[in-house]
Amino acid sequence: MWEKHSHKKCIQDALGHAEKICLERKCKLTPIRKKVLQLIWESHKPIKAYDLLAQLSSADFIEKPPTVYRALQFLSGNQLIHRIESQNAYIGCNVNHEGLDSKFFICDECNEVEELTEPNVNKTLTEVSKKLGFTPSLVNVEIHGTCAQCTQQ
Amino acid sequence: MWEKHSHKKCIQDALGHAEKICLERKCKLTPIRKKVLQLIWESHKPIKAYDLLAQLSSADFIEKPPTVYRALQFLSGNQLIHRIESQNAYIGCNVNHEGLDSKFFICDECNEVEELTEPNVNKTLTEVSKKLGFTPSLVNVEIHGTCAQCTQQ
DNA sequence: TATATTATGTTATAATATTACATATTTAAT
DNA sequence: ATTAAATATGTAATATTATAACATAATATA
Repeated sequence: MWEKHSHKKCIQDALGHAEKICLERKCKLTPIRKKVLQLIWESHKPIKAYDLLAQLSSADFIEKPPTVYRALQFLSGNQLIHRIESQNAYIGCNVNHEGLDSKFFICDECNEVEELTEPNVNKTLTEVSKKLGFTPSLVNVEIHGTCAQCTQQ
Repeated sequence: MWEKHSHKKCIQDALGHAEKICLERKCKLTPIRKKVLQLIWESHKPIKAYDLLAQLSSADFIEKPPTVYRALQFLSGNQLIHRIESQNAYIGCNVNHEGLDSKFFICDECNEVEELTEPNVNKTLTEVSKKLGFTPSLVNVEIHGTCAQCTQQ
């Protein structure tokens, strides 16, 4: 996977995309925010706030919790990352979100996470919501299991 | 809602159901576990571990974190409660689970949570999983928004 | 330039959860 | 019934995750 995937390019793309988004939205991808986003993408798996903190501190940034949590808040507010709730961890987002819904396939063997857009799930959930008279503002789907790679092994 | 709903009965039903399940599964609903389950149902909304702790301690039980977390582990392991991941909180389960999937509609106004079984969502997610070669072991869906009641107001 | 807004620095502490080990209780085997 | 094994609970300590509160700095706007 690593040959095909070109992880360096993937990080660069993500950072570039983030710059573009922030320009559009007139918000600022400051050095700290950018560094945090970069570290998250370098991890390529869900990474914890305090691990980010440790990596920041060994990279000449100030290493206090609020620093990281503020960056995480900014980034997730702009859907540049997501919080994997079942892991208290954060992962980069490479999906073009139409709504505020996220769906993750989380492999409990290798810890890789794949984010998906799946219109049918949205459609069904929207229908159910309507039936309930419920107005959704945010949908989070976390599916744990074993990925294709790990199943074969 | 409270007149129609008969909350006392709802708690009793839940505890009775738990007793039955534990008999079937040959596991034990010990006094602590039962008390924790009862407190969770009395809350009727997601309740936090340390709030349970506080309530236990004012009810002649030993009030140390492991006590509560062990009970929570037992109860959620038997799907008698669920953890609402986005809130670090726990809620009673009144759904007859066929699989290991849960779906919650969480009202951010009144904090009521409704758990649903919705075969179509499962079906779609199963299809997507198959396409990915992913073998799911656990599915958690958390939908935040505003419930019917709160929308009207 | 003055003012308001946004972002960061810093200390302290709150909230959530687990480890590790001791003791007690229950179950199963002899 | 007695011992051994398995399960459940008691307890202290600590790890992990996150926020509050207030000061300062940088940036945008009037």
